[in-house]
Amino acid sequence: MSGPAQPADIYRFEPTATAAGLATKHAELEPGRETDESVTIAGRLMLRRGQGKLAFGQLQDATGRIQLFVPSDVTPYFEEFTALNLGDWIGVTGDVMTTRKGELSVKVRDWCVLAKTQRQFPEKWHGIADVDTRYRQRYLDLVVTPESARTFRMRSAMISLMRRWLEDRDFMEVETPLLQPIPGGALAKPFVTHHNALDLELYLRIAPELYLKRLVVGGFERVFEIGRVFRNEGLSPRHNPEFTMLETYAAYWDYSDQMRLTEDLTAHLATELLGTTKLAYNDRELDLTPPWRRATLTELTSTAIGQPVSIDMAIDDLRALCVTHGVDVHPHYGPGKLLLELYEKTTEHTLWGPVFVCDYPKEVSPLARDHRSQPEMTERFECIVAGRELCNGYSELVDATEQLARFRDQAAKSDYDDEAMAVDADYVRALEYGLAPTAGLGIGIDRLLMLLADVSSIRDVILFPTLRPEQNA
RNA sequence: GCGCCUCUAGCUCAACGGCAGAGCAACGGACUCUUAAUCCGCAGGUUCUGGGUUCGAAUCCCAGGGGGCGCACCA
Repeated sequence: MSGPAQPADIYRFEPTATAAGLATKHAELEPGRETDESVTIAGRLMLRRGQGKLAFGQLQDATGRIQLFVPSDVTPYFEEFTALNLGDWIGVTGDVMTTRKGELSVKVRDWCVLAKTQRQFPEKWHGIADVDTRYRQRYLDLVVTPESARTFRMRSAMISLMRRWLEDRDFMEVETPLLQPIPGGALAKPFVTHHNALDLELYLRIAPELYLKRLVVGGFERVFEIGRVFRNEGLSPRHNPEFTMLETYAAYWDYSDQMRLTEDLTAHLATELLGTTKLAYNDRELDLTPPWRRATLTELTSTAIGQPVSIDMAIDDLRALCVTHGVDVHPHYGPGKLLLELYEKTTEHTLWGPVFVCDYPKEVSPLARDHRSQPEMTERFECIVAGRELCNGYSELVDATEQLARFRDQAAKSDYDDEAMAVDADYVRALEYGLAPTAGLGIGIDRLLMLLADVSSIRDVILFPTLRPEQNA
């Protein structure tokens, strides 16, 4: 039998070089030079140009592309080589050289077929324009859309950098339950599931918060978790039902310390990944250089609507203001909820940021500690960047009695608010054993990456976003 | 869940009430320095699905499906 080695016979292959590695090593090689450096390289054939008794190819591996130089008097099975389909995986061995025009190439002395594609590849120049195809067939998107592959490599690098940065500051990575009997730590609708052996309703976590603070009670003074959370809510360019959060908790800290952590960590990531903290997002300048602006929710809202508001103004006046600005007011809204709604309706989307919006009403912050000087408010912040929430943090509520009261307050709302929290008695018990002053932070990893990678849909930073199943796949 | 837009060859796109087409890919051929190579040839279709209007529908209308964006919910 004659021909190159075929996939059926190849179980293992050992490349000795990569496209990017060769490009770096031979950046100085002048046009028309041949070396005696023999390399073995593997990847997908993405372009092929026949030239009679000479052929050229572009091989794409995990690091980039390199040209293959294929003369019929050097390369065995020349006919078979020119019959390859775009998208086939091949392995080649040959000498590093440059063409007369100076293109770095590998002159193929031997080659084999590692995998044949049975489907035609998308158009080599335009790639895939249909985003539905890109999301459903991400494997194909990654091959033919360089920006997409770049974004997901950046995601991996970003998470790795985060881990290292936190570990360098004595934060310890932990894992807490995804299946929770009482979904807590955020105001959101959970996914429900069932455990057969225990005959128990369980919920996919909406946040790891309450478990992480239990660990601080346990003496793990600085912890973090990077993991998936699930919220049973609508999809949008900024929402996917499962997304990734970083949460950190540090004993002895207050919310100012967490704000500093947020800006320092983000600036570090931007510097490492992009080489700068001054980026462009959606064609608009975005300067992440610390320190970031700090302003209170109350003053930002007052500025936005052009008149002073506060949580202690007469509730009827606050209600009237909300109605004026188009907020859908419910009768059970207290002043805190009204103020928050007014802020979200009129102010949040106008903040390009980055800005730390500080001091949220107690009514809407059931896990945050009372503000040290402002009654009815808590020491809580959200960071707004490009008009949307990037993170949420606070000085943690450490008083068990107060926490139980806040939980009961929440539970009382469950009749009309399906996002209200349930009472978590064990969490209260944990607090009864004593929680040192502590501050916590949650950052949406996907949204952070959207900023750094300059993409406007969350589906561009999640490898396999949630989609309706195909009907006739 | 509601509103607007969209769906044509493997891919990227034309045709916009009058014979469904091009480029790339695929297939056959020419070419020993190409760069999205070029040239010649050939093949490729349930125009998302189902109804309707019309002499005639990819095109107009209705219903359904997929997707995008906006609103609402939220991070």
